[in-house]
Amino acid sequence: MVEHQEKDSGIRPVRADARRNIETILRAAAEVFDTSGVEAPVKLIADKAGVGVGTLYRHFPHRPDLIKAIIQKEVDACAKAALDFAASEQPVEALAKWMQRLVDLVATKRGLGAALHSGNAAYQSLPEYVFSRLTPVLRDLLDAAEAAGSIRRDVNAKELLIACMRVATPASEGDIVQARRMVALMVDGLRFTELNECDNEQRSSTNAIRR
Amino acid sequence: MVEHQEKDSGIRPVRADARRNIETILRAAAEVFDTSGVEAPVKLIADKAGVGVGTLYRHFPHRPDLIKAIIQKEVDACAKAALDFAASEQPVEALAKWMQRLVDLVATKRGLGAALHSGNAAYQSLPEYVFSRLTPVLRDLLDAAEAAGSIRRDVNAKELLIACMRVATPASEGDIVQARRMVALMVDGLRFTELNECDNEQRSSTNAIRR
DNA sequence: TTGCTAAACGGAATCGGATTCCGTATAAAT
DNA sequence: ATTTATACGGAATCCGATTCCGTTTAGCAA
Repeated sequence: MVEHQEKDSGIRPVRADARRNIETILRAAAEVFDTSGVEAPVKLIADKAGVGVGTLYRHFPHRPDLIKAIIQKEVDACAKAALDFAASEQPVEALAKWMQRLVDLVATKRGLGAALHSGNAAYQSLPEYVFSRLTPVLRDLLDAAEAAGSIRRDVNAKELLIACMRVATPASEGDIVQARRMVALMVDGLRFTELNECDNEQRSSTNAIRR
Repeated sequence: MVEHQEKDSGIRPVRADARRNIETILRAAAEVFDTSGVEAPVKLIADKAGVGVGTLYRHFPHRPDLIKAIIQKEVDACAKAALDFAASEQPVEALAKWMQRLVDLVATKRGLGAALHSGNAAYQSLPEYVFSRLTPVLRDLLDAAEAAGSIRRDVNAKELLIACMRVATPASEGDIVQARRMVALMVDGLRFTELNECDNEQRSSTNAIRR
């Protein structure tokens, strides 16, 4: 769905009006999501785009398809940011800064977090994409910090990623500042060792596993 | 709503059939929530209770009223558990253990977490109750650990509570073990100090505020 | 026991929003 | 200019939530 290019077989390309509508819908959806959250009625988006609901459903059969299309760019940008941090900072600092960048991503894109953790089967593809894109990035940052001896070696990247994205998900309550503090707290947890020596085991409250 | 006792004025007491129905509905709802999550259709609950939807709505006008009634006992039990830990453990250990107890609470009661963080205005009363009950408990545990010099002094209890409950909220993904590890990580974050000395400021990735 | 009445009951009716369906319109290939 | 696969719009349908109201009943008093 939403193929902008024809396959190299003899299939027709996407019609111009369709391509135009897809763009319009995406723009409208981004606006509506920002204003009313991801749970906003589909009709609202269709109306704002000046399009029938049928047209919207043709291009985005499931709501997550729409969200994913909007989020994709942001997620990619966040992934890229890791390279910059890694190049210009000490490993732990790069890690800490990227985690905050992650908070920005989740907190800014209203509903990304909610959609991500909804557990709804229809929303499968969204977490799949986000996690597959970001987990390796975090893994690399962790590896570097571990190699530098700055953090412990027993953390599962995806697990940490999920936890941080949850903490960062905005609610009626806490603003982004709270999310920042709590994510920073987790990074500090990575740096904590009983006697400030890494690689000791027998830790009272942890039993983490890598990968 | 759901007043089991008459007020001391001359108001009539709740009728026996009503009281009976309320009990039946609560039992049915608990079952359905466990089986199908908090978003299960109201009709399902009414049917299982052998009651019309009208009756259900009479006693529980909003879904959170139902959830709250079910959860309340569990939350209270969790709050009480803190006293036991505080009595029998070192402060940090009491803190760590209670946090894990909290994970149990959220992870076990399917949908408590989801309902808690939904942000839906209709669900207001639930987070209000949960946080008002648990925040002081956590605050006490933190105070004790701080007094013992085991953790830093700059953490906001409610903020930490929210973050942990979010991390512990079960999803399609991570099981309870992951939640445990991540919450333990946050506790470790509390114990972390740049050079393992508490009360130093100028920390790279934190800027917490108390209360 | 027998009314009497306020409270409670059940479920039909109503109200959205989501999703599907299909007759009409049109881009683009010939 | 003709053809036809695509795409379009929005009416129709579906489904769960919520309301409404005629009927039933618990509890009180005579």
